Formats: sequence, structure tokens, C-alpha cells
Amino acid sequence: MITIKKIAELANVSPGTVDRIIHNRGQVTQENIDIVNALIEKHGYKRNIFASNLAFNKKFRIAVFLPKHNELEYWKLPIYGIEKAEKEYGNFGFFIDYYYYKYDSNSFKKNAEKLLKLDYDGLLFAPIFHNESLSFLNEYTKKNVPIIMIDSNIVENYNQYYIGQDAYQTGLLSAKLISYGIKKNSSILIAKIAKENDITSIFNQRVKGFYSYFENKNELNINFKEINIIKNGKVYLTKEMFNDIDAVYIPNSRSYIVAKFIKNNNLPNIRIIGYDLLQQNIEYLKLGYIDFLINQKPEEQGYIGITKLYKKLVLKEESNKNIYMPIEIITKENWIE
Amino acid sequence: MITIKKIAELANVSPGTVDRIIHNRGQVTQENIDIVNALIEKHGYKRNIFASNLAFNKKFRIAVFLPKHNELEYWKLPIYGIEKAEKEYGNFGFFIDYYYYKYDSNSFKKNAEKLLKLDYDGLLFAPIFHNESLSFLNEYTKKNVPIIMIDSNIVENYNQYYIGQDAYQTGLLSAKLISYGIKKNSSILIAKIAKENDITSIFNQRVKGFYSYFENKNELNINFKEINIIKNGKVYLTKEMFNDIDAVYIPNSRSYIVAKFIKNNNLPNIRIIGYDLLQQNIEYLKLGYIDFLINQKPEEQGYIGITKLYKKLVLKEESNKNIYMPIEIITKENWIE
DNA sequence: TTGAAAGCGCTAACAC
DNA sequence: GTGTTAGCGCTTTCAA
Repeated sequence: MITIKKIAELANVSPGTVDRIIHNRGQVTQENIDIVNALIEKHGYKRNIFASNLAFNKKFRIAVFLPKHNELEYWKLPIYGIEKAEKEYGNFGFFIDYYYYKYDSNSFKKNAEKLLKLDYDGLLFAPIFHNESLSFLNEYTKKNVPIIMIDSNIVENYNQYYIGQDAYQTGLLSAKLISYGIKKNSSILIAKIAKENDITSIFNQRVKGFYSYFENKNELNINFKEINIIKNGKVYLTKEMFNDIDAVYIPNSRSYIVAKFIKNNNLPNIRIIGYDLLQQNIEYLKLGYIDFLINQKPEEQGYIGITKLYKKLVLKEESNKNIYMPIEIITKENWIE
Repeated sequence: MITIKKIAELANVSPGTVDRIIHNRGQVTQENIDIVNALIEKHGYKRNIFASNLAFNKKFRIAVFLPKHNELEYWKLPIYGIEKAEKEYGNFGFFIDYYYYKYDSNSFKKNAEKLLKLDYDGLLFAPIFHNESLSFLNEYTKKNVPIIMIDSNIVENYNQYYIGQDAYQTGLLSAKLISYGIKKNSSILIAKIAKENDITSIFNQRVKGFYSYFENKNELNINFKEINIIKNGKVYLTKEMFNDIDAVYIPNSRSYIVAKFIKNNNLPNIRIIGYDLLQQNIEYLKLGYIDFLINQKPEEQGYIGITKLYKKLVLKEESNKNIYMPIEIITKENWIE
């Protein structure tokens, strides 16, 4: 392993000059730049990460900005991943502060303003509310630190990173799984269990993907029924909704609500497919009421997000912009605690 | 962040003494041990990884010992993961040498003997052949370096690490997926595409798991047919084998062979479920001939294996012994390039 | 049983 | 533009 010192010797310059060249700090003659770069190339010089970071001696502080998880179980999951990463990179001088917003746009805005006044070396956040997130992102970008978004994608081709799901594709997959298990001329219920303004773009993309699967499959002659199950902020379910229904698709994490109703009312032979490994969902998966859960791997989103920041800041590695998580199909049989 | 030097100051001893205590090198009075340990506890001292490794200045060499992958496409996959890890940990002074054996026990034995004569700081290997692997493992253990096994598990409760699949459970899952798509009174073909002595314990566990799913489901009245498709070392397939067959289960990575036959002979409406994301399997998955592929994540097995060694050697972290990979269900709709 | 000190390779401040 | 050097925190050797 060749070192800066040796390169300097070979080039007949001082280590300081080599350092300047490596880090593009300027103030070096082009001649020396060429000589040193050639030597670096030739000997395959690689920065010694230990020495580099020891000398650099910088602590990195990251802000994590997510919905409050004591209100929504789902949001515990990315936190687990983030905490795992925090533990792992903690001894590398990597620290995380947590900021939470209530699941409404006002709270998001208020906390976002607070965050903008603080200085961090990196940011990870979930842009649930499109417009508010966009302006927050615009402002934060000016700080010129790496920004990672998880869960929802608000902009393409931006100078930021996104880690999350392909919502449309999960809808398509759900449809495939359902169609696999039902006969021709079946009826499918698409159950929307969300208040009107909780219906995010992810939600809509899922539903769109779901329908798209059946577009060229008229021979299946599927009958679709769409019901919004929340009325006046409350769950509203009746047996009649399930008359002649063969399968139910729930495009958010609340499939356990339907499963519970079906169990309690002994409605037989209805397939359920939903999202996310919430405790209650898992419960009904194990009992056999929910057939499939689509997992968008929220823990991994959090973990990978922090890992990206670590790689960028500590290891100074560049990486690809967007990561779409694999879409995981969970059944009773491949669920691992 | 408190340092060794500061601890030493507080304890009125030299940094050398603190170091001796931290590393249990002995030659310190009990009194000092207690004082220093109390201070470490109190101030939450944590080793600075950068300084530690810089001073330690050790390069780690790892031996990887796997089946030759130009003979078996499947074995390319763990290599990808291993190479990814190698790249990632390369600047941490982590180097890998590769040793390959032909997929027969003699070649394994010969190469194993060679390996036993060499000295490495860690080993990752795939114990395909049970007895030979066991005695190799026994010998290598004497070297007292960490050993990781991937793919197949030959011993439980050993002082080594295993990363791989729960083969039985994948069989069970396959059965569930098949049963989801077929009617009562269906016929399932279990196609064995392997030479007699290529039938590993993993293969058998999968088949066992598959049958076990149907054990308490007599009402389905499934008719099973088991055929060994290799005759005299060659694939032997006839249309008659598929008479009245509704679904085919192939418990190894060669489902594309059946898919190809079904395609070429226009046999309609036969579900196929197989294993592993080989190029040819993916091809028939995309075309719709293969319905499901079970992925045992070989890349990740390799990647995680090396990561474990890195954590153990460089970061000096302990970790849990065995990791069972999640069983991934791949369909046309959730396959990502 | 303990202390002192060199050195791991790099960064960055300072002097010229 | 360039060279010199202190210092990051830890490991390890040598001397006492």
C-alpha cells in the first residue's frame, strides 16, 4: 500500500503538495499535478480511511425528520433501521438527532422551519406532504449538505437521493397475486381506509397500478367495487359490503381492519391482500385471514438512508441517486419474526 | 468523546497502563484495574476505530472457498456479493483470495487440503459435501480464526457462523403458492432435475417441506407425481409426463428446463414454481411460463458473510451465530433488474 | 508493574 | 506555489 509520503518522495515534492493535488485545493503547478496524478494512477494509491478520518477528526451530525411514531405504528419501522445504523456508525463519529412531526401539514411546516435554522451535516426526511416538502427541500438544499428522502418521492432528477418503493408496481403485483387465486367472473373490493386528506399520492399510485394489471385481461371479467370505509373519521363496515366479494385489496397499512371484520363475522373464502408488517397485520396473516402483505421494507429504507449519508460523509463515496426497494411478498409461510 | 490519554490522567497512570487494562494484557495491579474500569464506565469511553486501526496497522486476508462458477451459474451470485463487500472494505485493509472447487467431493477434498496449509485471518466457504466439509471444518477450526459458512448448513451449535436458507420452509412456501393457484383435485408434478449424487440435503429438505404443507389438507385431494428428469446424465422430458398436470415444482435452480419444454410444446395452463434467479429462469419468468421463483439471495449471503468477517476482525464486534435469509418470492411483477 | 515515546498515514495550519 | 510540522488517538516496544 503506497502512501502520500512515498508518492511525494517519488515526485520530488512534499507531502503537502500531494495532499493539495489529491484534494484539488489548487495552488500547485500543472506540471506537479500531472506527475503526481500519474504516480497515483501507476501505484494505485488509495486513501487510508483510518488515517484520513483520524486526522480529519470531524464528528458528523445528522438530522432525521419523520412523522411521530407514537401516533402511527408504521413510522416506528424506519426508526428501527435508523437506530441500527446509528449504532453501527456511532464509533465513526456519526450522530443523529431526531425531529418528529404530527401527521398533518401544519406540524410539518412548523418543524421544518425550526430545522432550517439549525445546522447539520446531512438530512434524512420523509416528504409526506407534497407542497410543504417541496419548499422545505428547496430551502434546505441551499445548505449544501446531502439530503436523503425516504418513503415518498416528490421530485425526480433533483440533486437529492430517494430511497423507497415503486408504488405503482406494488399495485400491479397485488393484482397479479389476487388474480392468481381467484376464478373468472370474480368480484374484487378495493377498500379505502383513509380520511380524504390522508390519501397520499402513494395511495393513488397503488390503486392505479392495481387496475392497470387487469387492463388487457377482459376475458377474466372481473367486477370491481370501490368503497371508502372511513365515514366521518370512523371505520364503517357492513356485511353487505362483502356480498359476493372474492378478494379485498387494501392499498395502505390497515388491512387488519378488514381482516378483523371478516373474522368476527365469519365471512368465508375472501382473499385479502394489504401492505406493511404492522403487528396487527401480522397477526391476521398468521391466522390465515390475510393472504399477502406487501412489504416496502421501511426498516431498510431507514438503514440504507443513513448508510448513504455515512458513505458520503465519512467515506466520501459517491453513490447512485435513487434506490427502489425490492417489493417483498410476505405470506404466512415466509414471515420471519 | 473521552480518550485513553484523559482516562490515564484522571486515574493518575500512563496511557500504557490504561491500554493494558482495556486489552486485558495483565501486568497491572488490581487497584488500577478497578480505578480505570470505573472511569471507563463513568465516562462511557469508546475506542476510536480510526486511531485504533491506524496504529494496529494490520491487513486482514480472507480465504473464500466455493464451487467453480464457470461451471455453475448459480455460484456466480455469491461471488457478486463477496466482490461488492471486498470493494467496500478494501480500504479498510481487507483482502480476499479466492479458491474454487469443482462440484465433486474429490476436488473439494484436494483444494481443502491445500487451503489447510495456508494461513488466513478468516474463511468463508460453502459446505456442499457433508462429510468432506465436516472434516475440513474440524481441521480449519484449529487455526482459531473466524469461519463463515454459506448456502448449506452442516452443523448446528458449532462455534462457527452459518448464513443461508431454511430449505424446508421454502418447500412449504412453494406449496402454499401453488395451492393458491390451483383447484381441488389437481395434479402436481415434482420434477427432479439432478443426477443422483447431486441431490443434496437442501434438495431433500425442500421436497419434504413441500409435501408437509399438504399433510393436513386432505380435502384438497391433490395428486402428486414425482419424476426424475435426468436419465443417464441427460435431460429426458416427454409430453406424457405433463398429462393432466396443473403445476410443476422444481426444487432446484433448473426450472427453465421445464419452462422451455412447456413453451416449445405449447402445453397450456401449467403453473411452474422454481428456485433462483438464473438468467434463463428470469427469461421464462418474464415470458410468463414460470410463475414464481424462490430466491435464497445468494449475493446477500456472500455479502453478509464478508461483512461478518469484517465486523469481527476490523471492528472487533461479536454478532449472532446464524442468519437465515428471508425467503423472497419473485414474480414477473416484482422482479427488478 | 509502569511510564515514555515512536509511529501508524493523513490533514491543515503556518511559514517561506 | 511549496515545504514543514503538529497532532488526531491508539498500539506497542523499550527501558526502568
